[in-house]
Amino acid sequence: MLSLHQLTCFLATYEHRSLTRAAEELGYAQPSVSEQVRTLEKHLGVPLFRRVGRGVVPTTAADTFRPHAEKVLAAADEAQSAVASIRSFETGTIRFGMFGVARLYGGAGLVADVLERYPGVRVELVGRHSMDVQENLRRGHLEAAMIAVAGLSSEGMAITPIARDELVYVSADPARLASPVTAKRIAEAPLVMAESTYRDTDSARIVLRRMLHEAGYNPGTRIEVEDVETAVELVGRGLADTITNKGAAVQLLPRLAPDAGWVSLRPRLYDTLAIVHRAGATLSPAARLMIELATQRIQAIIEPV
Amino acid sequence: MLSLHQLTCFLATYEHRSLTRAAEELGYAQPSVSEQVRTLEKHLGVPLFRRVGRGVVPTTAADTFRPHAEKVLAAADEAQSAVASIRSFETGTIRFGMFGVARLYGGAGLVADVLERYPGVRVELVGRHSMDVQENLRRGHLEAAMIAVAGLSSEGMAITPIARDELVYVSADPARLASPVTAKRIAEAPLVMAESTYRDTDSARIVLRRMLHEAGYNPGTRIEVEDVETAVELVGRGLADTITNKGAAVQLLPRLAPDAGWVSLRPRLYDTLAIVHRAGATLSPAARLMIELATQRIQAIIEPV
DNA sequence: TGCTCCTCTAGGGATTCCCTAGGGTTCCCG
DNA sequence: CGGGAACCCTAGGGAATCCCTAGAGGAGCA
Repeated sequence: MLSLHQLTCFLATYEHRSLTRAAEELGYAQPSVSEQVRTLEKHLGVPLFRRVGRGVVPTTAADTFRPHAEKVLAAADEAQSAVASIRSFETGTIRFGMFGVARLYGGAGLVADVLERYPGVRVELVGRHSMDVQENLRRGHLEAAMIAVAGLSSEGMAITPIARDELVYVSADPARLASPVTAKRIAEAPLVMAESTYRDTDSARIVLRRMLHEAGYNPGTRIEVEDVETAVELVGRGLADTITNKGAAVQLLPRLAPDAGWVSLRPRLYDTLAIVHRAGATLSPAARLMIELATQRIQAIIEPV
Repeated sequence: MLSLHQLTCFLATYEHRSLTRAAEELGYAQPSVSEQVRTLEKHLGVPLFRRVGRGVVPTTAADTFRPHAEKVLAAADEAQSAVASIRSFETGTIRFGMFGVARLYGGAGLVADVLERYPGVRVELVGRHSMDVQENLRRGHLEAAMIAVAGLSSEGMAITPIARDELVYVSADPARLASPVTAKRIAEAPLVMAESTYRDTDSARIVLRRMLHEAGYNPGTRIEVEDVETAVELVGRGLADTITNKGAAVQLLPRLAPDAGWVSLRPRLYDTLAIVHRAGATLSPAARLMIELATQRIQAIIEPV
C-alpha cells in the first residue's frame, strides 16, 4: 500500500542524496527511512536509488517519480489546510437551523455578523419552520438550530431556552386595543392566523390553543395564511385581527400596517426561543459560533429567559 | 499522520453514507473503516460525519474536504501509473553508457531500436570515452554501459565481454597494405592516433603499446587527434597512417578516405567490447533492455566473443 | 413491541513502525 | 597502505497500528 510517509521519505532522500541526512531532517533513525524507501521501491517495482559507496544516486525512475510525489504531498497539505481553515472559519460553509419568524429578529443581522468576522465563509440558514428544523436535526442533516418550542419535551434533543417572546393581539381597530385581550374576546374576534401548513405543530398556535381550551373555547380561525407578513397586511386593511409574536408585530406593523397597533393578552402568553441539538452531541466550532451570535442578537431584541 | 488509507475510507463512507457499505466496498470489516475515519477526524480536528441512528451524514467540513481528498488520491494514482509506465517503457528516460567509438557500430541504430519499440521513452547515451563511462559507473551515475576494455580487471565491476574488435592498420599507400603490419613497421611508420585526451587509458592504445613493448619498441606518435574521424581524414590525405578498430575503419574509409585501405596487424590485436556494471547490482528493466539491444547490434556487426 | 439495520466498544492476533547495535564498503588523509 | 569517518545495510525487539470477531446499544419501522 502506497503511503504518504513513503513519499516524504523518498523526497527527503532525493533532495539530500542521502538516507542519513534525510533521516536527520525527518527526525528518524536512518534504517527507518531506508525501510520506507525500500518498501516504496518494492511497491513500485522499480529501484529509485542506486546505493553507491557514499550516499545514494537517484535513478531515472526517481527523476520521473519525484514531481508526482511532490504533487501528492502538496495536495495532501492543501486538503489539510482547507479543513484547518474551516476550523478557524476562514472558509467553508456554516449551516444553522433557524425557524421562519426568527429571521425577523436576527436572521439577516446574524448572517452579516458572521460574514463580517469571517469573510471567507458561506452561511446557510435552513428551515422554514421550527418543525421542519426539528426534522432536519433528527435526521442529522443539521447540527444545531434555534427554534421556537411550545413545551420543552422533545426526545433525544437537548433544548436550551434563551429568550421568551410574548404573543400579542394585533388590530387596526383602536377599540380592540384598549385593554389586554382575553380568551373570550379572542374566541369572538375575526382572526387571521399565519403558518397554515404547520397550524397543528406551530408553538405559538399550540400555546394559544391551550389557553383558549382552558378557558372553555374551541374556536375556528377565519383566515389561514402562510406568512406573518400576509397576516399583518390583512390586519392593516382592517379585514381581520391576528395574534403573533411581539417582535414580529413591532417590526412589521410600521411597514405593512401603519394604522394598526398591538396589545398584550390576558393572561400574557409567551413563545419560547431555544437552542436545540441532539442530546449528547459535541458541537462543532461552527455550531458554537452560530449559537453564540444568534443568542446575543435575539437577547438584544427580546426578553431573555 | 495523515494517510491515503484514511482518505480512501473517508471517500467510500462519504459516497455510501454508511460505514458498513464503505467497508463492504473496500473489503474490510466495518469497525476498521470506522477507526480510520475516526482517526482522520481526530487528525483534522473536525467531525466529518454525524452519526445518526441509521447511517452517517457528512458535515459541511466533509463537503469541503471531499474534493481535496479526491485530488490527493488521484495524484497518488497518477504517480504510480507514471512509474508503471516507466517499467513497461511507455515513458521515462533510459540512460545507458556507451563509449565514443561504439556509436559508430550501433549508437544511432540502438537509439532508433529503442524509440521504435517504445515510442514514449527518452534515451540518453552518455560518456565520451570508456574511461569516462567507467567513472560514471563507479560514482553510480550510470547503471550499466558498454565499453571497450583492455584487460578484464576493474575492481567492483562485473564485466561481460560480448564481442572483439580487431585493430587494423589504415593507410592510403597500397604498398603498406600489401601484408600484415608488424611491430617493426608500426614503430617506423608516421602515425596519427586518435583519443589524445585518453591516450594513456584508451584500451586500443594500451593493447597496441603492449604489443610494441613486447617487440622491443617504444615509439612516439607523430600526430595526436581526438576524433577517429579526424585521424582517418588525415590518412586519406596521405599525411599519415593510423591504427584503429576495424569496424571504425570499415565505416569511415568510404566516406572520409576513399583511396585508403586497411590491413591486419601481425600478430592480430583485438579490442574487447564488454557490458560493465557494478558487481552484485540487480539491473533495472531499462538497463537489461539496453544491454540486450546493444549486444544484438554489436554482434551483428563485429565478431562475437 | 419486536425485528432489522447500523454504529460503537472490547479485546486480541498479525503486521508495521521505528528504534539500537553492529557489520561491511568506500573514501579520505596521514 | 592503514586507520578513521561516512554511509549503507542487516538483525532483533518493543511499541504502535491495523484489522479482525463478538457483542452491546440506539434508531427506525412494521
